[in-house]
Amino acid sequence: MNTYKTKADLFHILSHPVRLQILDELRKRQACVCHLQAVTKRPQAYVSQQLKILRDADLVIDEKDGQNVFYRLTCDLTRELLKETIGQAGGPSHPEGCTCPFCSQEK
Amino acid sequence: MNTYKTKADLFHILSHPVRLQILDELRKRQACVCHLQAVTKRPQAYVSQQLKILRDADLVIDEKDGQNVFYRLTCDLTRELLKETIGQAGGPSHPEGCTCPFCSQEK
DNA sequence: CGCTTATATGCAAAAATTGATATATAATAA
DNA sequence: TTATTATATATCAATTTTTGCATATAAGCG
Repeated sequence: MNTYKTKADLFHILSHPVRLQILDELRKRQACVCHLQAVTKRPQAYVSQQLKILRDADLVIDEKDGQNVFYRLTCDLTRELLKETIGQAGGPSHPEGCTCPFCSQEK
Repeated sequence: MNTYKTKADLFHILSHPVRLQILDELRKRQACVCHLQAVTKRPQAYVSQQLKILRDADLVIDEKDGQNVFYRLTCDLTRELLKETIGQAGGPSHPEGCTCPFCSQEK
């Protein structure tokens, strides 16, 4: 179905600062939960909750690798909407205190 | 300011089926409240309240003409976002039972 | 076990929705 | 002209529903 409700639901997912920040970060590259924790400076449970919402809406997909779970964007529409509102995606970030594979390796 | 909060607030305005429908209709051409009432099939007070929200967010602007108040879109970003999600704007609609100037004249 | 991630529960705050009422303009009768 | 009625729109108040976020706990992997 392609109702206004459906479209509104998508916008609803995006209408949250932390979810938006998470999506913006994932737009740069995939990331594990602890990385997103460091980026958003929020408790782990909180980040996981938001990720569940994004997962349920099929905006992100998760893939387990050892003890880490990596998330990435699934949908091009999301990228377009982020581009329209936030602008071009930035480069990978290395937030203070993140010990994820990417951050340890590249810093 | 250009924080995630600011962007999220915009998405929040859009995250509502009736507001979305109103914006989609205004994208075709300006419209008075009674027209939007007929299009959305909602009580007048309800439509007015949604219009107030859209006004406060500077997404629409109102102009009084006699007893009618005409609303139109103000913002190009809104048009872009609607286009990305809903697609191209359709032609003017003439909902059943609307007695607004446009609908009376053209039908 | 320690580390990372996911889920469950609770509650205050905010938002959606509905109903009643107020205001302003126009049309019409006296 | 004034008084009255109808129409269009806005605002207020009350209620229900949803969200945001914290705390506690569970589950899976090395």
